[in-house]
Amino acid sequence: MDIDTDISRWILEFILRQPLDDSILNDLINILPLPNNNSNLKKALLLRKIESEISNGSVTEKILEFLELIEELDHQEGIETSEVTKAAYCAVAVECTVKYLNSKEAGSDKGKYFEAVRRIWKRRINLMEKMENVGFVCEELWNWRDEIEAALWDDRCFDNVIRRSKGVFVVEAVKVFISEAKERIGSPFLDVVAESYRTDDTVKALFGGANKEGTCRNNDREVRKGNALPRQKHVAFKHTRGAVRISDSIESELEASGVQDDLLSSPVIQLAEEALKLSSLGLRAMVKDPLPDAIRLAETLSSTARDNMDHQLAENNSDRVPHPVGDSRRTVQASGDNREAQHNCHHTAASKPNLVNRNSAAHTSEAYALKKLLASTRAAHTFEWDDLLDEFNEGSASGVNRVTLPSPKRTKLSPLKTYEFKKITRRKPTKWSTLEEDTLRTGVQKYGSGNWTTILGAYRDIFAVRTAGDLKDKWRNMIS
DNA sequence: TTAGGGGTATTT
DNA sequence: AAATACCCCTAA
Repeated sequence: MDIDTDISRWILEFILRQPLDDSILNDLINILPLPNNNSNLKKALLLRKIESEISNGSVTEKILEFLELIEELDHQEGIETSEVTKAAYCAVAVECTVKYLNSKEAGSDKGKYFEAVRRIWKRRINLMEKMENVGFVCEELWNWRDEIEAALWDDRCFDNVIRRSKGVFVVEAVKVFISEAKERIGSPFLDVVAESYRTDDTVKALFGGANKEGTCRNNDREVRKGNALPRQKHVAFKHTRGAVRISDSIESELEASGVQDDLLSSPVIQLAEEALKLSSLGLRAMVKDPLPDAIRLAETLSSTARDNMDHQLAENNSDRVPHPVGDSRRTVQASGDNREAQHNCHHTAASKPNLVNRNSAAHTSEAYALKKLLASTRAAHTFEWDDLLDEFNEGSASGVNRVTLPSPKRTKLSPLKTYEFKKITRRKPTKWSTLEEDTLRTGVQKYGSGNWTTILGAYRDIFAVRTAGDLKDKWRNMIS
């Protein structure tokens, strides 16, 4: 089964909004080819997953990750993180931590609480803080973090956290976020088309009129269905993939049918052709041609890279550089090069793309920087879909009856590209605090130099952002 | 996992 | 320019 990715996208857009069972949805997602260049579709999928998570009235830590992914996509498109989004993220983070306090009476689960604080606030959120200007950063979040961490040893703060958390309506917050996000994504293509068909009298008259005047002998219902806009779009796209402009493709299809006129010249064909031509105009009005956008984006991308270079030469630039994933994906596709991007995702167990790749490093040439941006774009990009789907699959119980189709061959990424990707994900240097240094000293004293993993484990909360290698390197510095 | 070599950005 | 700090890679 070879479904055009555009068609697939419309189907996905549609089914993601249906109240389908997760396992059914899952099967469909596994069957349909995924267009890897559609940010809104990814968001829709993420939203659907969040909805599914909260469907039983509680929240999970997965939602944090989904929110981060959505925020990342938004950010790439220059959409600022809304207050509603921040509030939802904060509420979920709080709830996921505090639920261990509420679960049973009076501190019976303090161990789990401690774990959660470490996992969510000391790692996830601290890491987020390190990445420059992640959209969730806000006063409220920091206030909560302070209180939640203080609650670990201070009973008064402990009570305070419990009291305050009662005022957090997490599911509501998430629901508000979802509806806002859906609003932002806008209607699915099919809805737009259907709506326009329903409300635009001219469009309707065209199709309806054509049918009635025509010598069609099929029953009316059948014909009207056949003439509906989406079907025509399908025709228009059937043989055109990649960078072909929508309007061009429609025209060429029409031309192609025109050429065959003598071969297939019946009144029905002529009528259909007429309708197609007219609907082409309607579609042009409705659907934005992606090519001008792609060109513009390609330009901004290279100028971004240039500006970035200049900035970094001029000053220690710590601004969040617009990550081009969302943008350059179109560039990538426009050059007909998206298959590789779609399939090279098994290369590194590197940290999650949503929180990495936000740092830029100064380099020696603009071309090099641009190349790296693109390389990271692909890598991060492919990660996302796989990430999303893996999560979805593992989250649903449909593993058994899942329809398995031969998966497309994955193209190996060249070592050169892997290298580029690895380089760009370099962590942002974080200065060692005196507490960390002191802890390292005690650790070495206690466990001996060389037992870095042991030391790291013993003071995991203090070395929250360090690796065993960092400890080793730091010790090397300290004793030199 | 660790040690050691190496790279890059920042500080002196 | 040299020294330092931090991070990354890889052989063993």
